[in-house]
Amino acid sequence: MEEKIKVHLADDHKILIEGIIAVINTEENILVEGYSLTGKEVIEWAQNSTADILILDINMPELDGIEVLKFFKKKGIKIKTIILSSYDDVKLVEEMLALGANGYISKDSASEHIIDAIKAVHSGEQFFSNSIKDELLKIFTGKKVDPKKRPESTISNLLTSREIEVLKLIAKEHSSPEIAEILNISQSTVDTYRKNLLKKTNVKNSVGLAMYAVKNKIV
Amino acid sequence: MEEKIKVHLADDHKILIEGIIAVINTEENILVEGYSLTGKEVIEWAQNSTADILILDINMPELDGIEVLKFFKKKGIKIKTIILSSYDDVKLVEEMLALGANGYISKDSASEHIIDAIKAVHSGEQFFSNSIKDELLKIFTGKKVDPKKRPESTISNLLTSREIEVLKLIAKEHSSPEIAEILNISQSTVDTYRKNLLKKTNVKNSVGLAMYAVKNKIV
DNA sequence: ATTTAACTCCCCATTTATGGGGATAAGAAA
DNA sequence: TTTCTTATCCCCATAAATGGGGAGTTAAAT
Repeated sequence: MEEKIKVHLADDHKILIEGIIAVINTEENILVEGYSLTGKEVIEWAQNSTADILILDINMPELDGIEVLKFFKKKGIKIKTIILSSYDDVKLVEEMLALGANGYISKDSASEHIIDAIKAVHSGEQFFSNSIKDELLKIFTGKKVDPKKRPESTISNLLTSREIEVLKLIAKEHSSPEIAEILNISQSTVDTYRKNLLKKTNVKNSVGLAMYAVKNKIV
Repeated sequence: MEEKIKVHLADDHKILIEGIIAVINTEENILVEGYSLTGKEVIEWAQNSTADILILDINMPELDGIEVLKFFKKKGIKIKTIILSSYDDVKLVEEMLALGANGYISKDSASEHIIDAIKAVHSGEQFFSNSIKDELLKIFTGKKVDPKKRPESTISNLLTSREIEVLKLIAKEHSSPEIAEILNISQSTVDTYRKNLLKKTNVKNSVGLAMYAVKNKIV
């Protein structure tokens, strides 16, 4: 009998976590080794992990999945990661892959797909939800593009990652002093980001920034 | 041996559905009779249902939980309903209760709370997440209210028509001086409306007001 | 007839946000 | 190597928003 695949879960909704555990427990060869409810917990856990696979929600308060992946990349931590997302956003998929994610499944998909994804990623493959594949198809059939050189003006192209972080916090009703504290930078810096955001997005004020964030599904 | 409690689930995330099913299946006396992935499906299902309890997500695309409850109320459909929500919003709870919901649990809570909630609601009680209770406590200790005559809090009930006008303009990125000119009133008056809006909607700042306007489809 | 709600306006003070300028260090790109 | 981007910080000043208080008029409701 071979070793079980050890999986770690990260999502801020405990119900979802326990649900996934229940689903995975129906599978002989997979074991949920533990879970994290915040991005910070994931990072702490990752320092000393022996798990094979991390299933990571992108929407978590404060430190979200993107930040977690960035941290992994920066620190050279190599954990096979499957992204668990609420919506099918191709741009997000691209960003995740660039950050080293190995799979991307939508919360809309059936739960057995999680099992499939875990097995696929564990054996070295990549895995994507059908819904994501459809989205990709739409794009690559609609406009035949050369995937090699596709610059375009996506949000993540217009705004830097730090700017997006600040934007998220603005949209969550945080003031500049608060944002400075959360991100551990000075207020001046936050103000600079606000200025840049206003210029780049071409809106009038913080409300405009929040609306921009909503439109572009940043929040 | 008594009858099992029949439960129907409604959430647009299939993984969460299957997770909850897995959790509920550990309980002898409760049976998941079926599930719906959209608001429309819930309404169709409700016309001809024999289930005891509906667990309803508020965040669903197109027809959300609120609309579903409104439909029930209008048509006189009586199904014991437990709201499943991503965040703890007291105003939302009030609205839900006014619309006839019997319980409100947060997705952050542990999964066994679902079982508790189902049992409580089935036996005629109401059920709330601890996190929600805390939120409620905060408010009801601040202002002592008579629960008997607490009129339902819909937006058009909570906010006056003038306040809604101002709110719309705020959400359209207008500043107070601009709003004053548009509405032909003094800036002081606009400021007063801002204060009242902040109090009534219980948000922190203009961004919060804009988000509130989005959520309540005022813009 | 009296209370209540809505709309209007003002004073005060403090905190935030906006808008202009400039600056430095690290790292990537050319 | 030099240039450009990103992220970080600072100065200055003004405009806007927030938070507390009070107060008048009108119209509807009790």
